[in-house]
Amino acid sequence: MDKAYTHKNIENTWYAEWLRKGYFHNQPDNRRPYSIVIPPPNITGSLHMGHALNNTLQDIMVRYKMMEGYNTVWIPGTDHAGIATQNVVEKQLAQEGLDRFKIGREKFIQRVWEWKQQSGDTIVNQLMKLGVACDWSRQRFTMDEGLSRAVKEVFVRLYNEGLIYRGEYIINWCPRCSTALSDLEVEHKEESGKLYYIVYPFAGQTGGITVATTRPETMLGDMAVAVHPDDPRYNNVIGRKLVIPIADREIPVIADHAVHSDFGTGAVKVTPAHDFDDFEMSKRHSLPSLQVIDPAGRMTAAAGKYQGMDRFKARTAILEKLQKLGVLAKADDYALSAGTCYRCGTVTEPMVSTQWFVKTKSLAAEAVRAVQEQRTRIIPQQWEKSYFEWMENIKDWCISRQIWWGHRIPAWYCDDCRQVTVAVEPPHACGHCGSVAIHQDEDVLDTWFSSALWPFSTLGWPDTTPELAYYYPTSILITAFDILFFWVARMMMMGLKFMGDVPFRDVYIHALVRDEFGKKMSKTKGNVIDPLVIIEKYGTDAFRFTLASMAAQGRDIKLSEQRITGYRNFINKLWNSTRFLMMKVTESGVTYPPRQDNEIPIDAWINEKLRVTATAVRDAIDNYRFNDAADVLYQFIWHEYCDWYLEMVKIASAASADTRPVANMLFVHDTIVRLLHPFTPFVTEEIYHILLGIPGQHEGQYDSIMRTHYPDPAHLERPDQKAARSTADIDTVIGIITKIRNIRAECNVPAASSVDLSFTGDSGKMAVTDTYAGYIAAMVHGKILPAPDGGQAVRGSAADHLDGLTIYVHLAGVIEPAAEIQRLSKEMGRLQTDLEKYKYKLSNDDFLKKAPQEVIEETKAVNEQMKERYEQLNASLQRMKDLLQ
RNA sequence: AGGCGGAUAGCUCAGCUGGUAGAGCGCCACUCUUACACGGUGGAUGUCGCAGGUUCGAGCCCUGUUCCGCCUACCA
Repeated sequence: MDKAYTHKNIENTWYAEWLRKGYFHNQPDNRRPYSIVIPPPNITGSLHMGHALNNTLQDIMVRYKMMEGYNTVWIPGTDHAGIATQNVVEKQLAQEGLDRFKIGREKFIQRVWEWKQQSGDTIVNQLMKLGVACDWSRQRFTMDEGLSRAVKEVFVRLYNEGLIYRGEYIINWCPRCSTALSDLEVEHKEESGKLYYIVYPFAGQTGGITVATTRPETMLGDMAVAVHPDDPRYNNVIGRKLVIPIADREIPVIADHAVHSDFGTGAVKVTPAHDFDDFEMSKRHSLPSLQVIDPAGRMTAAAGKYQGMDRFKARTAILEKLQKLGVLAKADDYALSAGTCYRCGTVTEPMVSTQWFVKTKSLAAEAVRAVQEQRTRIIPQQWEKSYFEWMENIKDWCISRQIWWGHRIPAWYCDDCRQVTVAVEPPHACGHCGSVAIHQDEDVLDTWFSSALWPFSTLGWPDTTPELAYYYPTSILITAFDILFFWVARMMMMGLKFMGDVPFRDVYIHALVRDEFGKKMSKTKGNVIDPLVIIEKYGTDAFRFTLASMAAQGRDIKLSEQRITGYRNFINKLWNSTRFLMMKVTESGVTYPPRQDNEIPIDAWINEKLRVTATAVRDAIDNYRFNDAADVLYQFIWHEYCDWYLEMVKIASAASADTRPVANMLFVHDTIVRLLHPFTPFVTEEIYHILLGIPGQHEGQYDSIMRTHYPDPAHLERPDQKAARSTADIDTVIGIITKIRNIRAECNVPAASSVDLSFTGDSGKMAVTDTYAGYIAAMVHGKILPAPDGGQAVRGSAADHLDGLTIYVHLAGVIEPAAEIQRLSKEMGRLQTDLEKYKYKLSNDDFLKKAPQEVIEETKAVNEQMKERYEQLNASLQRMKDLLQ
């Protein structure tokens, strides 16, 4: 074994081996199922920290459940990311001087598939570096045949039920991607703009109304000016006509309750074609709408002389004109939130157009009920509120996209009767009039439409497969909150609708990974930490353990490399403890199976700590408290197993030929490695195989650690009375050793020099110092002398106290007493402040009257202990002072 | 505007149902003791954002308040 753990070769080798052996593959059988579908990363992506965390947590769950005996399946895959992918390929075309219209739809789709073959699996390969136990034989892609069939099937069924409809409404439009977007695909960004006050004169009369707007360029499409019906300023002008200053067109003044009298001038221009509120208002007042901005973001013919001008340039031009006309009253600085395309960042344009929508109300109601009834649990629960809020205010979902890459809408229009035919299989003729002059809708569906089916489409739906029957509903969905609405909510709606049951029992929402300063990682900021670089440098296991240890519920993760280094060291510690173990095993000839044995006190002690740890780890994982699980393991392995147990085994095995401690150490080590496996799969597999080199009967002769059982505290030996006594004794010994080391260090005793020790105290404690004299002497570099006569304090010694025991460290001649005086004074000072708190508490009548009896008893007991200790320290202090005389 | 979360040791964070404030990293001192210097031993450090309140007792419960982050929203 190498002196330091090196991850490099080990990781790739084992992952290949796992794949070769098919360990990640399962099929329905009579075991309990545990299933997860991966949140499909999109094919244009590459692995980032979010993926790393997300998949690490899923992998921990899958490996844990696998070792618990569940039939686990983790279905991986990718989504086709319609807009993003189309953008990538369009950029490629542009470099060749082409565009998609030049090569046509068919060729274009072909190009996208070609690109997908080359680059689409990048992220899949990167995921493998994380060690994920995905069943790659079940890998799916949202555009593959089966999933496409599911999409069509769902579309047709929803259409037939009237839950999908087509209509002319105002939607969000991205002029750059030239497609409609759903509400969710628009990100609102704070932008500093201006609020312009423009005077609209009355037609044929003097005077006018001043309106406030942030978008003067839309005024060419104004159809009215609205005021609040109860606004006294405008009472008498309702119904009168105004003239749009630069358009020479008359529009009415209307009254509508949606107008906020206290904003701007209390009068608002109404542009139905380019504003959501105005669109709604126009419906209420039967106003027509006039489109003045085209799909490319340029002014239309309706904009008169501004035709063809970019919408933002038109704004400037129109403002100049208004100024000249003297109707621009003023312009205030104003912070507005501009909608931008989540894929390309372009400011979106509200547009009236004909699109397909999903009627969401009834679907959402079901999805809400499922969570209310806890058929699906959202963890941490605080996210329920966001979920409910969004679901209860949900609007119809615009699902058509004016792009080519995606699932083409299965709707055909008849050139003769104008009716639409919706069908899974392409029809030969119009379903209404039988005409063969039909053509398919040009648009494709929102990518999230297919993602929403993921939990059942990946299991074979619409066919009734054994997988679907066995693995659905899936056990848990693990994801970040940023796609709670995009994805989780929609999967809930679709799962309930088409499977009649929730898509998952639990939803675990984890944190976002930020940089060490808490900023969101982004390429433009340059603060991105690349997971692959980290893996290369520190190893997957250290990286995964770091992520797990930082994955506290409800908090973002600020990742720093320092933290990763710390856990890299931890992996190395584990590695070296294995080296030590193997040395001892070879030396002693201990063989498998490892024997848990409580006969020897140090063994009883570590076994008990192990039992507590295993219990805590399981409990933590069961409750998705990954950081707790990681911390408990870290603490146990480093600070109990390595710091104390291994050190004591050294002493025990040096003193006697008894091999039982080594056998027990093997047992503990074997258990630790399995406890750790879900977190750090590679190093634990490697160690498992090293342990396989020890002769004897191994558990089932398995060839992978993931085929062994996860340690179950119920199967670990519970301490009997004797073992419990041993455990307590070792705790005492550790206390004694710590006190002595403290004195040594504080009094500057050179590490190389041995000190003389002696003890006085009650018979129980004296027996402990006697029994464990070997451990104490060795671990403090000291020599134990017989107890001083008559329990007299030893002259020239530093002393400390532990329960009924006084510990003397003979320092006469070794150091000067001043240091010891300082140490004692410091300790006494600390005690003093605590004692005062207790004194106050115990002199408080209310406390004595109202606090529970056991709390009072405990307080009194602790107070007594502290007082006694204080007295003892004081006595030691006096002795030291005498020494100075 | 509404909602959610955060504010605890120099840094990053734990602290479940209220009962003497914890970890990791960093820092200081000593130490290359035969698994590990990616190591060992010891140590220092907190008016638990602020102000009130409830309580015998509050980091934890209640009210208010200040910053910070995020989400949702049709005040043009």
